[in-house]
Amino acid sequence: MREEVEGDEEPKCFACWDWEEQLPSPHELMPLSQALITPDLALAFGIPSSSSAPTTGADPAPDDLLRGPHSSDLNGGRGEEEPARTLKRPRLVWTPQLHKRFVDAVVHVGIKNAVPKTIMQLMGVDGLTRENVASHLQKYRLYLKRMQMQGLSPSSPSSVPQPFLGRMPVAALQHHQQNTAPVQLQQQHQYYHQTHLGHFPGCGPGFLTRNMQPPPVTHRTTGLVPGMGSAPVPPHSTAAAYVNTSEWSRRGEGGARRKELTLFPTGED
DNA sequence: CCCTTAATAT
DNA sequence: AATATTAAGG
Repeated sequence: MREEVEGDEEPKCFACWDWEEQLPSPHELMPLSQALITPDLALAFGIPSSSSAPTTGADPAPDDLLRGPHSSDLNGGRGEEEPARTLKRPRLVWTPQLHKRFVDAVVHVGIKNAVPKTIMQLMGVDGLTRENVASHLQKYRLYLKRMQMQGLSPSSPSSVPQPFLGRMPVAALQHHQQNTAPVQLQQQHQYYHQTHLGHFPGCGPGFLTRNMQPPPVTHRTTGLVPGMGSAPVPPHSTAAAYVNTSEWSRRGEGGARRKELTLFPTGED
C-alpha cells in the first residue's frame, strides 16, 4: 500500500533561521498556539488552519505539488477529505518547544490519561496527528522506563552503569492525581495554563538531546534546555550537550534531505 | 475503536 | 538517529 512518490524536491530551504540572533522581540510572532507549517503542506493536506478557513475542508485545489488527476471520488462513499492522497507528510520534527508541550500535556493529565489522543488534543498544535504523538509517546515511555531502572536495579547484571543520574526524577510516573478528567478539551489551541510543573526531565541525557536548537539564550544564562523545563541542570555537568545543532546544514552530503515538518507551537515559555 | 508494544522501515 | 508504519494483542 505504501507507494512512494519520488522526486518532489523543493528548492527552497528555510534551513537558516537566525532567530537565535535576532528574535523579533516585540511581541510574539503568533498569537498563541498556532502551528507553523508550510502553507503548501497545509493546503495540500487540507489541514484545518485556524487562520484561514479550510475552504469547506474539501480542496482549495491548488495542488501545486500533486498534479493528481482529481478523480471525483475514490473513497467509495466516504466523502471525506481526500487531498491527502499520495502525499506523504514530512516527518515531524520534535523541537524542544514541541516536546515541552508534549511533556506538559502528559504531566498535566497524569500518566493514566496520557494517551495519544488526549495528549494530542491538549497540545493543541494543529497538524499534529495522533500517530505523531503515539510514536513520540512510545519513545518517551521507554525513556522514562530507563530512567526508572537506573533508580532501582539492585542486582541486574545488565544494569546500565551510568556514571551520573543516580536518582530518578521521574515525576510523572507516580504522582499526579487520578485526574478523571476535567481536562477541558476543545479544539483549537488548547494549551491549558501550564501547571507550573517546576521541573521535569522532559529530556534527559538521552531524550531529545539531539536537534536542540539553541534557545534564545539572551539572558537566561544556563544552558537550559527548553524541553526540560528547568530541570536541575548540574552546574557543571554535561548539560551542554545540547548545543548541537542544526543538522539542517550538515550531516548529509549531497544535498537533499527529506522534508521535515517543524510545526511548532508558539513557544510560550 | 483506541491503546500499547515490538519490530521494522525510511 | 529520529520518526513513521505495521503487526499483533488487549
